Amino acid sequence: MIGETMIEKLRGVRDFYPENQYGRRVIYETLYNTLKRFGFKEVCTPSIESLEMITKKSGAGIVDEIYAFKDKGGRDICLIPELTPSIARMVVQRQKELRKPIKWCSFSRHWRYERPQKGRQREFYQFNADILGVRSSRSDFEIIAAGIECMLFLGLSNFKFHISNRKILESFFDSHGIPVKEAFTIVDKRSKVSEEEFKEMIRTLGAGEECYLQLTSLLDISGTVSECIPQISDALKDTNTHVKEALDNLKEMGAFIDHYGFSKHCMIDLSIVRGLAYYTDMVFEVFDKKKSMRSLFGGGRYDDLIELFDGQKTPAVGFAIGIPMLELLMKEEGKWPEPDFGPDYFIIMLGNVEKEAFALIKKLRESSTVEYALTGKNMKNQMNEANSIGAKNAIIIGERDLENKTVTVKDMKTGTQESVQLNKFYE
RNA sequence: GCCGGGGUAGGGUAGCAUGGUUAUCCUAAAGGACUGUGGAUCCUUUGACUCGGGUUCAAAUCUCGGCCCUGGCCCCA
Repeated sequence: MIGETMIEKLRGVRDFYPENQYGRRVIYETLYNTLKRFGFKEVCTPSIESLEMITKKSGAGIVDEIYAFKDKGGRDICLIPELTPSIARMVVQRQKELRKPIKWCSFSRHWRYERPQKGRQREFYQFNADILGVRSSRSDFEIIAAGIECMLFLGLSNFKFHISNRKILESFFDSHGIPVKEAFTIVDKRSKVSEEEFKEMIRTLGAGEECYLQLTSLLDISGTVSECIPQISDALKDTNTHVKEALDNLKEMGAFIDHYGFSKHCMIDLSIVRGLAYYTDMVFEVFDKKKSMRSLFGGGRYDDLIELFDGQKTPAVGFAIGIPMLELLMKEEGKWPEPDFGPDYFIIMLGNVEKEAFALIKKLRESSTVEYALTGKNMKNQMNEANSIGAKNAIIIGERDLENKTVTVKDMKTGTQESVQLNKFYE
């Protein structure tokens, strides 16, 4: 009885009934098959990890935001809030034997103890892809290309990859003596506040009028990656080696994107900083073109993380796609896969014909979906069941037919039926 | 953690302002009318006021709190 606490669903989790799970299955397979074309191999990580591993990356404050608890042995553990630490651990464990580049992808389930919102649940699913062990514009591009192909293979075209390189703003703020971390937080908020508020916020960090103007001219640069490089160069007064490297990186990526024919899916957007995360260089976020929703997914380069887990210096680049946001967009665009659960055949048995019927069912199941009534029913009710579950054909096996070694095959859509020799099915 | 909107059978709803019989209608599900031919129709059955306290002769209705859903803030790995 609903109302008993025992069987109520917990907050922020979802059940997936067949008609909804079907679409998720299609998404999983599409994403996996897409990444496979790029040479990614699938891995799977545990759902629980030591709490220390998570705090090592994100700090002790994260404990309030995740499912952390003591197991029966008194160990501090948690349900994983993200995949990357586990991936890092897997890489470090086999550091020596893994051939670089490592290209891994993974479906994973994650948990965060936070207030549920649109597209944000306490338990959620992600698809991740990472390239580890190389630092190059090619690998940055490859991740982006894989992300774009994922969207395209899902039937989506109404999206845009906003690409940046954190080193550019990092150096910019550095050279003006502005604390980078705080500045990034403000840049990240720019789209949420008025321009006046933004100006005021950035001013409190010590930015003068000239600095503000220069910053906004950088942030407002918009266009394909290739065509924006000169604009960025112009907008930056001084360029140090970090900036030069970042510009080269964007320039090369821009060229690759053009060659690959993906320029219409990409644009420069230096306001993308990806929060305060562990990203070091190239970063990107994907939005629907109207930008009506929060970002669909994002990623970037994180060259220092593996080292943090006591590994050798291992550069890495990757992305994470949140399945809930994909689901929302696909439903909005009418691209959500609708299932057709109707079997190819529904076997109707009349009288004592189970010997022949089950032999036929097994034969047909070699290449078709076949169902039959699991409770004894009369003709009418069996036909009714065939109809209501959406069977394409009904095969009537009755004592009367079997005298002539035939069965009756009925097309459920047109209603036409014909007598077929039983041995036809075994040829 | 903060601010707002919600919660009536499995799904969708009426009723709530102004408290008052057995809580409305549609749909779905199960069974039957119907023993070798489905989608129709008819009949039957199952099935709800989110939970708890308060006010009252009387609460789905007024009130307080919890839980859950939902939009946003904070946060976003």
